Amino acid sequence: MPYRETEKMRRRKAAARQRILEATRHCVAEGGFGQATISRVAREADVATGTVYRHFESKEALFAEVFRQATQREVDKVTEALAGDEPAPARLERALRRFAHRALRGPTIAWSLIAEPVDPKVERERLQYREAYAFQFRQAIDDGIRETSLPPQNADITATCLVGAIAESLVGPLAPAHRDRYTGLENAQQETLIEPIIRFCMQALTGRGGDNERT
Amino acid sequence: MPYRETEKMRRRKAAARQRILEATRHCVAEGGFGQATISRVAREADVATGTVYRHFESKEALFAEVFRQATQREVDKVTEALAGDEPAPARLERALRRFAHRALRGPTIAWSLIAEPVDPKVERERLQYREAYAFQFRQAIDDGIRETSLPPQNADITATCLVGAIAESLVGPLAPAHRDRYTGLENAQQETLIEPIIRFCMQALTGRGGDNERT
DNA sequence: TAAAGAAGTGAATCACTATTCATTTGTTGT
DNA sequence: ACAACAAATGAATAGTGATTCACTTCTTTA
Repeated sequence: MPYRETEKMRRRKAAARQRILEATRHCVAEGGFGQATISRVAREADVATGTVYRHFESKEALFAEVFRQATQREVDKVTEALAGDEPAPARLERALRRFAHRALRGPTIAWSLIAEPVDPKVERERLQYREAYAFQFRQAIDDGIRETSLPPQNADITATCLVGAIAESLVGPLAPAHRDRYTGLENAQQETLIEPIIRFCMQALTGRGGDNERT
Repeated sequence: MPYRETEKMRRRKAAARQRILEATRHCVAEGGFGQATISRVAREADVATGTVYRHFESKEALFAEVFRQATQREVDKVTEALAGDEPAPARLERALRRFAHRALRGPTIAWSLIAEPVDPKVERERLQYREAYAFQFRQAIDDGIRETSLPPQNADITATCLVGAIAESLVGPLAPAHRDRYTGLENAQQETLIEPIIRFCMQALTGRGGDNERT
């Protein structure tokens, strides 16, 4: 019985897998999925290209996993922002703001997650996660309708539209060409962008403006 | 003076170029840009692959041209729907409806124009055209603000959000996996989708529901 | 320390298409 | 009909990067 998988090996493998994921994340954060090649990832993770394939079925599978993890983190933030027992509109506004702020803080990765052209397998993840966002919003909207802090509406569609509105309004600023304009910590610059977006969303939701309602 | 380009030849070349564009359009309408290869296009246009390169710099250039033409047609429809001297909200609602209806009528091509992953050169066209839509909407919104049929707002951002909202809410239904569900001429099915989208958009714009306001 | 087997390696291979270019075919004006 | 040139052809080439696999190295147990 000369060899059997031992705890030590299991840990080592897990560590390698982790390092590969890490390296991929890093490559993507650097230059998007487009710049992340297997050989670059392998180099970064300090393993041979072949090793990557010991841990992941294919490039697409690896990328999909990274996409999934990165997006899940964002979805969690939104979920977090939606929690609480304030009225639904306040919670929704907070979530939308958080989404936008986080995107502008990490524009390269945000762009990869929201809008970068990617392989079909990864694109499928994207669609699923867009649904995940919408699902979170939908629940809050349903809450709001139930508690009458929001008017009756098709929560499903409203949620999808919210996702579209906020994503689209960030695509421009996050695009490689424009990104720098908002990347500087010029907070005021960011607010000028974010406020009207929030206003749009809140008005669509409630029929009123957001926080800073005017007349 | 044994050869000089003659009218006949000029026409013949133009015709070939046209046939190639036509064939590309057809391939794209069939299976999206992803399925459209030069050799397939050439076969369809009944020319040799090399001939394609007599008429277009590169595959991307050809695809960008096709994208441009197809999208321009859609933008024109929106422009058309936005024309007239009714109040801005009515014009905007008509334009949004037309956009959605046309997309559902030709779901494959609509999906290619709105959401299919494409080469960077083509993606650049897409961004530009999204801006073109937003620009059309923006003008109408500005009209509305001026004539007080719309409340004051950042027309630029509102327009972008509208584009995002309507695009996103169509991406799901247009995706290859779902497409068939709305493709059948089940008009009622389509309306169930479109009405809430319009409602969302109009409420964001005006603070009120659209045509079919309730209570 | 040896044998059995797993994990790691990375150069070679494969797959896929866009693109090229030597050759063929077509056109024009004398 | 011919010279001069353009256009069309499509098999061959080229570039890219994912994937494989024969081989090496490491782990485990006896």
